[in-house]
Amino acid sequence: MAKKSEEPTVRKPRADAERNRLLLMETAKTVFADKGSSASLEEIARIAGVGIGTLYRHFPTRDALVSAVYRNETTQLAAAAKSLAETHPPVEALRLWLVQFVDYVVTKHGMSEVLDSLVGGTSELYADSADLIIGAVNLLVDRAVATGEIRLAMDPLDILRALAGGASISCGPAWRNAARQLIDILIAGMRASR
Amino acid sequence: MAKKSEEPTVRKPRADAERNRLLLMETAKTVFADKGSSASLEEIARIAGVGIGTLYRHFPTRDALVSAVYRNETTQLAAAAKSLAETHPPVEALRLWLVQFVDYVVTKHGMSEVLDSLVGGTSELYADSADLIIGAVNLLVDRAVATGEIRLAMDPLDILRALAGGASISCGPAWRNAARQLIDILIAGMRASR
DNA sequence: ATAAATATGGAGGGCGCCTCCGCTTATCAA
DNA sequence: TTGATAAGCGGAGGCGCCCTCCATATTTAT
Repeated sequence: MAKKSEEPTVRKPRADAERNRLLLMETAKTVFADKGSSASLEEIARIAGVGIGTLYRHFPTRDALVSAVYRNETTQLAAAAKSLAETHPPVEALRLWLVQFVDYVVTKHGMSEVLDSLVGGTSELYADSADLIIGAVNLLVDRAVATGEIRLAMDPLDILRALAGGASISCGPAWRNAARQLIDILIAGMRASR
Repeated sequence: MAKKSEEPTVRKPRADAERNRLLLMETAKTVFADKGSSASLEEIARIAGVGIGTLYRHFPTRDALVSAVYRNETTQLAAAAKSLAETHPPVEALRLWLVQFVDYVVTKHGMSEVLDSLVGGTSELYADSADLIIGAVNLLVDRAVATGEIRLAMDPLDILRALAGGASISCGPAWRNAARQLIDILIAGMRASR
């Protein structure tokens, strides 16, 4: 589809553009942390000191901005899965990662919407972030299933949906604890043989 | 607080007002079903054929309208808990009710936001609806715990949060199935002794 | 029939979304 | 260095939604 074999007129990308892009992401990050990811885009542009048009040029949709802002977190989460898998027994690794997943969602306060879309999977923008998360959870679940310690007859993603969804309702640290309990019950339920 | 002993000037409530109230609720119900409970209030007023001012007179906040629209459903859900408790063994009754809970949330498509606020408990508007749901789930859980068949170290409401939250992310019939599996795992997890 | 209470509707001010396009600026080639 | 030109900038403008306010219309009670 993409005709890469076009004339490779390689003009160096403009420095000011890249500067603004970073500035906007940084500003958005703090504003989202304050007011959730439904904060006004015009306000973000205002605070960043750029025109609204510039914001839209760099991030054509709200999702594009949100996903860019939280890509770091997603990446870290995926990395954590790998490292936990290497240092803990399968089921424990899974449990710890789920806890960490919830912690991210709760503390980032605004990340839940990301995960909503991410895990809801409507937007193309989240495709790569989604892949990271999906890969992470699958890695851990597969490993635990392989040992025969647990069995799971559903898409692991749906467990994340429940965990993230709970956070988006009961936003705040309260969900942290509730989710931990929930995770324990889920693990126990997956352990139980029929 | 309420000084009921005021002059009981009992003027019959105006008929047109009550008519409009009902009309608005009915209209809102269908619009919410289509577009979720974040649909435009002006559109609802427009479709109902009344002025926007009239809508706001009857329902000062969006929540007031939403909660009025879904009060029926809430009531039915609470009634179902009672009847299931009378006709099924404790754990099975709980399971069936959770399934029904999810079905409501999914099919009403827009009810999830109600439950968000309801179970999130920020708004006073939802107080009585919330009480109904809380009462229902507590009834069923307490019964099952009393027989010693399950144990539960968390607020049952948090289970509903997870179930409803999942629906608000993965809105659609897909969640129906996922939630069923989730419920089975949860029940199994609650059954497992330590 | 008339007064008093009640309800109506929509204009208006505010805000956020997003597009469009004339102007500015950075890059590159000569 | 100096144009030429692609790339980027910004904000005005159109639209829709939120919510308030109040002059007008309708209903009830006397």
